[in-house]
Amino acid sequence: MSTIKEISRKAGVSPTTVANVVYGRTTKVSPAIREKVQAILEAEKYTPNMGAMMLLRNNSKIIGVIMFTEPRHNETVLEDPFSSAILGAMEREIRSNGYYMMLYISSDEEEVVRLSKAWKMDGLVLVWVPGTICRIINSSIDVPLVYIDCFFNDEDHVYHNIGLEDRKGGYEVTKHLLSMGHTNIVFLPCNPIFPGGDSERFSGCKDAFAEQGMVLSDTARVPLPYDRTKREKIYMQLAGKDAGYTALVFSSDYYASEALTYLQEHGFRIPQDISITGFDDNIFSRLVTPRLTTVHQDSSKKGLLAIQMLMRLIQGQDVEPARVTLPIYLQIRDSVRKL
Amino acid sequence: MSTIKEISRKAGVSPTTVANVVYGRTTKVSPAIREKVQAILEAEKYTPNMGAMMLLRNNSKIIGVIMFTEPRHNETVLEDPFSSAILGAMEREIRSNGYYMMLYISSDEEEVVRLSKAWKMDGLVLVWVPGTICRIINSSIDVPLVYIDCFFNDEDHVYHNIGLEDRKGGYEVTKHLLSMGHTNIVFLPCNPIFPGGDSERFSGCKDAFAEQGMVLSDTARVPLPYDRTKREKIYMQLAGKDAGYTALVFSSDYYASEALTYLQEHGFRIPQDISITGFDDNIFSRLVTPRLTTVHQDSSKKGLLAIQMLMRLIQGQDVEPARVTLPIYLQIRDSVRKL
DNA sequence: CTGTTAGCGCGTTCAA
DNA sequence: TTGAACGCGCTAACAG
Repeated sequence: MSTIKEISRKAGVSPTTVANVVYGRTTKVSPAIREKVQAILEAEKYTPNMGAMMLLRNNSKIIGVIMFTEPRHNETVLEDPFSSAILGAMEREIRSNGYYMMLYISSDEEEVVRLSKAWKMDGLVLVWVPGTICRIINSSIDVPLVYIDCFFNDEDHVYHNIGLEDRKGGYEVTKHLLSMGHTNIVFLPCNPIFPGGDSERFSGCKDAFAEQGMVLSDTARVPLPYDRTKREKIYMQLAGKDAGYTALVFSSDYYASEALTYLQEHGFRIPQDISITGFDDNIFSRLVTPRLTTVHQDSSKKGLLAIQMLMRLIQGQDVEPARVTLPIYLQIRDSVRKL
Repeated sequence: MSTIKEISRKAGVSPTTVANVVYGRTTKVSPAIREKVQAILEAEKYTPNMGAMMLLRNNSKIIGVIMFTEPRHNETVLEDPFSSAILGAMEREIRSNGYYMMLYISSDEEEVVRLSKAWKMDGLVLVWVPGTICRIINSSIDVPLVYIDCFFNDEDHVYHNIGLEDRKGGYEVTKHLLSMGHTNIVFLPCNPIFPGGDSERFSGCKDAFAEQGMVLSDTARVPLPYDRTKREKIYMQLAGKDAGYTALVFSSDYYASEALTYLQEHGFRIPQDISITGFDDNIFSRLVTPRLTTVHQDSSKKGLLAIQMLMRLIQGQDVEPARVTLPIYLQIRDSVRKL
């Protein structure tokens, strides 16, 4: 409510003097006046008008956080602890750096560009953006951008990304399955929310087969639909004897847990009848019985690193390397049976 | 980047004319010029500068979403699907109304007031704010406020709140436990994140006892600490024979699932050795084995209704009633044993 | 040490 | 139908 002008009137000094006090330019204001203005400032709870700041400085201290998702999927995307952990970590780090967080969940790149300009954003974090759209965004927005879990199909730009050893994740879990005697496995990605990462993970699965002189066919990749009842049909089908698979390899603990519970309710014993593996190592993997063998990743660290990298970029510091790949490790629990 | 002034220069017309085109005042601009300006507008991807708008209109179309939480708890608050469901629903509804969402997770009311003023917010949604702080916030902020799951200890203001039949929830679950023969129960709230609601729920538990001419003592209320290992000690202690309890009544599925899994890993059979109930009926309750008997609530609806109510308030419409109480129902599953 | 002023982008009012 | 001028809150450059 109270503006610099009002404060200056109440204190009987000029706006500049008030601004000097606010900005801590103690050398330019006599101590007596400083005290007096300070008191009024606090009494009136003076707060700068960010609109005026935006106009003046042509920036806003706003960090845009964009979750790129299919429109229909909006409701559930945040329910995966993976997203929430990233989000929580980012909010905290943004705030502690004195910035503000604007959250936008969508898959409309035009809108993202518009948003960043309208609000004079200082930087953006983009999660799960398809490669073709990364290119568009990178050439339309001229403030620092950091991506999380994105894959780029051009080298026209320097992309800053916080990623994961996805391929290694697929490799490790498959290698483990092979060592337990599973040669008939099927990979179930959460298509199409995370296309790049899922492809990498599947490539990792193939690597493990190749290492043993075997081949994992492309037919062993069954994307899961958004509709829950359709997914459940797929679980039943793939777990059934006719399909001939001995292990279901999921790309998230969320769906792995869902499948595990659903199959148990429909007469399957895990892992005796069918083995299941997850990906993420979040709370779901520890809650189900048997606990999931899964691939560990630290998702809140992704959010933290993304903001830290963004802050460095905003301050004009060099960031090396531009692409960070966080490590994974295999977390063996009880959902895989030795054949 | 491009301003009205630039566009007007490129089109060879005045800024006013461009503004008229943008604002759709077709009567004031000749069709030929309208076409021409429109084309340039689109080519340049003109976007209004929100800073200038804020200065001009003294508002910003920003809705502040404040999650009131203990500082240390920040990392985990979003991991409970309850928070994420609310958040996701709000983001979607805010956006579809043409507003912007600023997310702030903290428990510093001064900062909230400052934030709302600095950004000329059009309204705020506040989640889990203690009653004493609601009073401070309501008298310091003069834009519409909608609370979620808050309890107020004064009637100086009209508070708008989206709440839940918390007391009924406690009552229903306890009545069920009593009907199953459980008279030695203990209530475990997630102190202190949600003080008001947990008290209500505990009162509901007492109601059910009173109805049977019995008394539930205040000692049967054990708040859970934030530290996980400390919680686990409490689980073991309360589930042990010495404590004499036959059922653990949790105030969230999150902790109920944690306890259920932990106790199972340490030799307890659920529900044979000890019964467990949850609250929320979210995905956790369906994932654990046995599945949790719990109290159902629709948390994404809370977010949706909060924003819808806020929008009505912003548009100056009357909102009746000011406090909405969403219904609960008992969801009986397999975590309670008949004694 | 303190006061005055220009200008950031926008929409509106008034004059041409 | 169009243009010029104003003011929203703020800061920095300049004047006193």
